[in-house]
Amino acid sequence: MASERSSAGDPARTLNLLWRSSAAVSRRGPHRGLDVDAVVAAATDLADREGLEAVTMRRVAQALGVGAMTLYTYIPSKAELLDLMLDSAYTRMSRANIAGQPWRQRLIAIADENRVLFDAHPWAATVSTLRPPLGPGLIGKYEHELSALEGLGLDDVEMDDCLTHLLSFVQVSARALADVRAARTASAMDDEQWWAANAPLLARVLDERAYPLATRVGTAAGAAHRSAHDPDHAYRFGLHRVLDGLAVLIDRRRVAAGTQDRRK
Amino acid sequence: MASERSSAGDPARTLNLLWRSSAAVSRRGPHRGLDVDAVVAAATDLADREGLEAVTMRRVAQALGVGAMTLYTYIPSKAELLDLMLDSAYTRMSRANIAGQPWRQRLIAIADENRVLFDAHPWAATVSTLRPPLGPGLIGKYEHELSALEGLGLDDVEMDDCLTHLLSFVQVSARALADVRAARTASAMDDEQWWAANAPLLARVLDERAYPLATRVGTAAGAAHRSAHDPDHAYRFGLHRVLDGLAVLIDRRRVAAGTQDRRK
DNA sequence: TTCTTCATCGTACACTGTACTAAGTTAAAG
DNA sequence: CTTTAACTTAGTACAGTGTACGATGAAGAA
Repeated sequence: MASERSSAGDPARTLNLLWRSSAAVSRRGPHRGLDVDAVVAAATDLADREGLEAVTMRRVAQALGVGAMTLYTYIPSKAELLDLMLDSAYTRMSRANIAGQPWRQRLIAIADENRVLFDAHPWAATVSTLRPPLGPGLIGKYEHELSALEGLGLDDVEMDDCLTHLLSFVQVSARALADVRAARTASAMDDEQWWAANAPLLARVLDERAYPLATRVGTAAGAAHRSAHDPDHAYRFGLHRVLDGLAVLIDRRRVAAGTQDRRK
Repeated sequence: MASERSSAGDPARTLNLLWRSSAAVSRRGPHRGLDVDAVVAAATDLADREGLEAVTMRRVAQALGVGAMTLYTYIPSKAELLDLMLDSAYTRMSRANIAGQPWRQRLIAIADENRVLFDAHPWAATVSTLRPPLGPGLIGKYEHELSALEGLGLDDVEMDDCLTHLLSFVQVSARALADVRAARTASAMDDEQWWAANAPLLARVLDERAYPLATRVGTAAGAAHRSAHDPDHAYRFGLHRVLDGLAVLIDRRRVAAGTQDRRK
């Protein structure tokens, strides 16, 4: 299903893990053969190459040459592993210098950075961010992205709202793209093949007079994308709509603030 | 993860199932104790009450008083069962009469209808619609929703783009809401409790000077929503942004078409 | 009545996360 | 130096998953 991240574990321990703020004193037992970063790196590598469903405790352990249960001395459970993978991926994101650019360019840069993230790590788009991993990666990302919305006359809650709205959009797009890839590798049937197989069959069973609009528009859209849905096109189309939508709010706030230059 | 719908089965058989166009002649063996609708209804009921992860072949069969393998005489696999559940839910959606209203009201009605769907069937928001179930439910829904976008000067592909954009937004919102519920029942920890536990701990480990914006805005947003994310608020905020964004495109098309009345 | 077709469903397989337990290793305490 | 306590590493086990396979018996057709 959506995701099995619940992190029912101790929040304090999870945060310590994320910020790597362990006591790190000399311990008593045998020396540890790995560290948290090695586990996270192995799991991320596995997820990148074979998808999130390939990330099982046994397979991660195998990649590291240890037993499955050994991982549990480094992380409390799989949910925390996913948190660490996400925050680590956020940390490694490239952050363009967006100062001085008009706000629309800034937001496009933010959106594209996230799109690149999801392109490199498709699994990242599929995990719930309802309870985000509050680690240095996410916070650094948040700081950077908020800077694109600073100075536009928005109040703090509105800044968060706008950012959430933009990032949600990028995430759905990426999720759709991840689905395309997953479907391709899992079902050995291209999206285009699927549409090519279904469209004529559907045409036979579908009454054009009962569904005139659906037939007309569906045929046009299907022909244009050669599938039921084209995530790449949806991203390009949607991004402009999202920015146009934010522009209405931002212009309103800037007028209210008496700002002259609306372009910045 | 995201969803295990691949429908690698025969497309023709799947479409026949969706449109209930079976041969239905007198068969040879023993009489069938159930029909497809009974299976779909039982699975839907289970998903509504206990979430999609509770929908296992064994539990659906148990609810119907038959053995697990019996289900496979009605449906080819679980993927098709999900398709049938979705299409059936689409069929049962209430469709308001939106003719005569201004387009913005029409689109709000469409969005709300989908929100009601996802409220009654949270699992529906979590399954991938990349390869939608091409049944009478979806087609009827599509026809109805396209009628809200007809006559605005958009071409066919743009109508599909706008609808996809709007519905994607409703779906992310619903997904977030489904995550809230899932987290609540699974982890025995409220979203508010989670935030209350994490916020002070985070404040201790976070350097305000390194992340001034994140601290300021994050604190404000967290205080406003009493959690890291508020799906209800995000829906209300986002819907207006989406409509504003579509308005820019629609107004442009209407101007190009020389239409006088821009409000309709 | 015999033959053929089909619904039903028990068993089995290869998986999952992780609780529990046993064994072995190391540093601190006496 | 010896003892002890803490700790890492794993093997096994459990309750699950979707569904392939095959046995059993029921019912229409010949």
